[in-house]
Amino acid sequence: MPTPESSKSASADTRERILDAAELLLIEKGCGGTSLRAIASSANVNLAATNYHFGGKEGLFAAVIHRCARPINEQRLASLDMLEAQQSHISTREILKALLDPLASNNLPEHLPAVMNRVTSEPDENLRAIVQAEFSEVSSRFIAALTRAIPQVEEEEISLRFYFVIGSMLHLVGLFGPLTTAENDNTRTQKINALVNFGVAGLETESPTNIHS
Amino acid sequence: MPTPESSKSASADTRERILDAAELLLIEKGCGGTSLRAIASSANVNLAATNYHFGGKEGLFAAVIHRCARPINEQRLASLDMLEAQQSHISTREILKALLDPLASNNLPEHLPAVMNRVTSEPDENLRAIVQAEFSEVSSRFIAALTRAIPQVEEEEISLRFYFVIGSMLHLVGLFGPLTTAENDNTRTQKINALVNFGVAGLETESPTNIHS
DNA sequence: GCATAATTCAAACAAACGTTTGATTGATAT
DNA sequence: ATATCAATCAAACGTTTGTTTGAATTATGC
Repeated sequence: MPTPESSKSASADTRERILDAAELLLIEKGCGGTSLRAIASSANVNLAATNYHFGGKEGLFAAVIHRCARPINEQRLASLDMLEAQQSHISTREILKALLDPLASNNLPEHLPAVMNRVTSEPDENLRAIVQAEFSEVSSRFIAALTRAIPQVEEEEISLRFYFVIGSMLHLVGLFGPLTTAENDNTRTQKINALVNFGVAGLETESPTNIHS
Repeated sequence: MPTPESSKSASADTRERILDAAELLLIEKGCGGTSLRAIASSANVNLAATNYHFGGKEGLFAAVIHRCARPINEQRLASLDMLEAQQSHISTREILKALLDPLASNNLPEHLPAVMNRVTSEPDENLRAIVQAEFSEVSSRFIAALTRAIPQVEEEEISLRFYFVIGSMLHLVGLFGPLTTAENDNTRTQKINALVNFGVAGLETESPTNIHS
């Protein structure tokens, strides 16, 4: 029973052709709405190849998620590392830019935002667990940084507001089309900037202790 | 071919039993992940009843969406109507409370937030069109009110920030469990309040025209 | 009570699904 | 060249899917 899980040289492009096709179909039709037959047909590979290379449908989508989520989260953590190494106090804006600017970067897998948007709202618990695990380090690191940057707001409130920023981010990237053209690269950057502004203000606000009426 | 679409008296509770079961299963498993057999079995009705009463799977979920979305959107619009009738200038906070407070209300369908959360992230285009149509009046009315309340920010920017608030809202209600207990009613209210504070600050902030570095 | 329509029911339909099998081809190393 | 392993392939497996059918049951109007 040769289940490679990590092939070296021979026809490793079959794996990637499957991943590419699965990624596109995942964006359009969702995970449950995409059949292995549609993937195999779109990738011009045999139906059994998906099971051979990834062990099953779930393993395939897990691989898609990993391939998409890892580079952007590494870039986020690298940006935060750099900020924390260079300066003692980091602004809320700098932190949010480290979190969100990679979404407008063009040296990342291009459909990454759309994949994240789909996968974070999947009913399947296993897939949700995968994406949550993939995102947990980013989450805790950035919440810690924000807690230091905004000492006037308690940590629990910061966590909740960070959750709001993530929600806005996911909803925004759902607005991005699956294709990346040169012209809407500008509007992507503008929208990411708008989200940074929005998030900075929302994160830094002091909760009104007493509200009239 | 008697397809009622609007039954009067006789066993109208079959329709609602189907809707209740479909609603719960939709929350747990999503739309594509829920079979008509599971719904019929959970509702203790015959399999063919779902097709008889709703004409098909899509009609059934459309009915679920309508039943959930209409009351909360009517309450939102009613609150906004009342505000606009009573005072000439309405604050951002009042508008956001009209939009978001119904989510913590307990005289509304209890799984409403969870249903909205699932349905807004469905890949199926027809279902997305339904929920978008159901939400379009709320969207335009509230954006208009916010544009009046925050004249220092241009309308296009307001629309985008409103979109962020909706994203935060959807992500937040995904955090709410499907069950409504008395104890977490309080935390729901607190979280909705936190979202209102977050949204007010984010909406009202003035975009920095020049950012250092 | 009787005719008529509305509703429920068991059963079956074809289609699509994920997965498995066993043979076949390709490459690799001895 | 030959043995060995990796990879691809056509074909079939058994389930599950949404939908349809036609008879049986229930309610409704007169």
